[in-house]
Amino acid sequence: MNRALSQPLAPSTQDPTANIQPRSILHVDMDAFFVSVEELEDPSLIGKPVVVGADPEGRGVVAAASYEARKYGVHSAMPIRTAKKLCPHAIFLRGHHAKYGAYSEKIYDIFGEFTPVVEMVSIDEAYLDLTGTERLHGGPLVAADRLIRTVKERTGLNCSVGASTSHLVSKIASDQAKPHGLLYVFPGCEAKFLAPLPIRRMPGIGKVTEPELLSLGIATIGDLQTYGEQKLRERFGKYGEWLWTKSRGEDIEAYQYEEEPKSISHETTFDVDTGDQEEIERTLSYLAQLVARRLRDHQLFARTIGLKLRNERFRTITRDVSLDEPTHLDSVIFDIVLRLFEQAWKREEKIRLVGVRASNLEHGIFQRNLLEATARAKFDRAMEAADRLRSKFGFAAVQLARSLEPAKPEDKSGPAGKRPKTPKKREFLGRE
DNA sequence: TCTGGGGTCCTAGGACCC
DNA sequence: TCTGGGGTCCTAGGACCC
Repeated sequence: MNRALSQPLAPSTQDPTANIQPRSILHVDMDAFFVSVEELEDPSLIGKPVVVGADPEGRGVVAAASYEARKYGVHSAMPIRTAKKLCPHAIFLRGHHAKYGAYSEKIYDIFGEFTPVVEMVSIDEAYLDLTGTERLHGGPLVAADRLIRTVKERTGLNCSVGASTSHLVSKIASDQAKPHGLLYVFPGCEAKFLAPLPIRRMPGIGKVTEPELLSLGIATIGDLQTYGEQKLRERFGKYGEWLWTKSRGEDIEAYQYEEEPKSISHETTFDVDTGDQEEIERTLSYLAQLVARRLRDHQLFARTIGLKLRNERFRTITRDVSLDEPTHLDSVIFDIVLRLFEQAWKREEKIRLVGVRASNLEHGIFQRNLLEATARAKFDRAMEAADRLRSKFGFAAVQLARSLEPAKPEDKSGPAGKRPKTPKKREFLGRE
């Protein structure tokens, strides 16, 4: 069985400073972030059940729910139709991602006033390393308290903070502190703090691993601690070592520097499962263009291009192919995914989702010969021009011919095929 | 309950090379 | 010739996170 190890495995003992001074790590998590921003913009929402997410009649999920809505069992990642059933009188909003991003930047700036070592792990969540700032801020409790007040004063938003010697313990502590709370775990008390908590509270244990651990009689993090390193490793391999280390709150993690993306992907779920080849190919063309555009924005080239398909039974397959020459071109990416699609698609099955992915990303341009280089340079200039037009007039302004929907005979609005038609736009992206 | 979209990381098998 | 062992790359799938 595969499991993600989202954190490095390095044991604490390898850090030479580990025993000199305990680190002081804060985890700051905004309370019901998307909903709170909406409430700032429209105070009439305060105190009401509010759900931010996809169209409540459609196939999306909940991105965020107000505490009022949570009382009805609504939570993020839940199918939005289920939320509608549980709480029909809730106010359903599509959300404004750009606005959330702007608030996120404000918060990030505030964090930066407390320490230069800030690691934003998502739009509404960050780790702050306060080690060595005691003279400036006092102890972690004092600093955390001031942080919460400052964020509230300057943005109107509430947050919760966990403080301890490790990332994981602080993360769990901030979760325990919610909403609008502060929880400090004293150095040396990490394992004792974690012991009574159910295993599911540990980030990295999900809906698959939880039942597996339960079947072994492991229900709390304390059970993990007593189960033993050897047995965990035998049963779970590398992941078992990770569980063992984390269960005692012993992790020492390096600051994760801002990195380049390792992959870039776009995918979309059709409103209705489809077997319409034209529609699927048009969508693939559109997604290929989105991916290519972002590669160029990052000045990256992809060595591997992938296709993702999900059928009506929710079965997902992926197909990858690696190239001799890395690319960032719409047409090359589209040709590849089209070929992969034709090979992979069984015509009798309807498609629920298609996706296009670029991975194995590189910087350089690799050219085989001068002729190709000249052709490439020409093409690059054309793509740059296209990207400029798109920035100015929107993505739909410049499209590969394949993603243009043929005009219907009764369509008198313009020349055939000239109206760019992109797949139904989903306004919403991501969740808290 | 009928399940989004954008990511990261891990595992495992097979090809291929020395 | 009936068969090793290590390393790397590629592909597919899946767990998990927000």
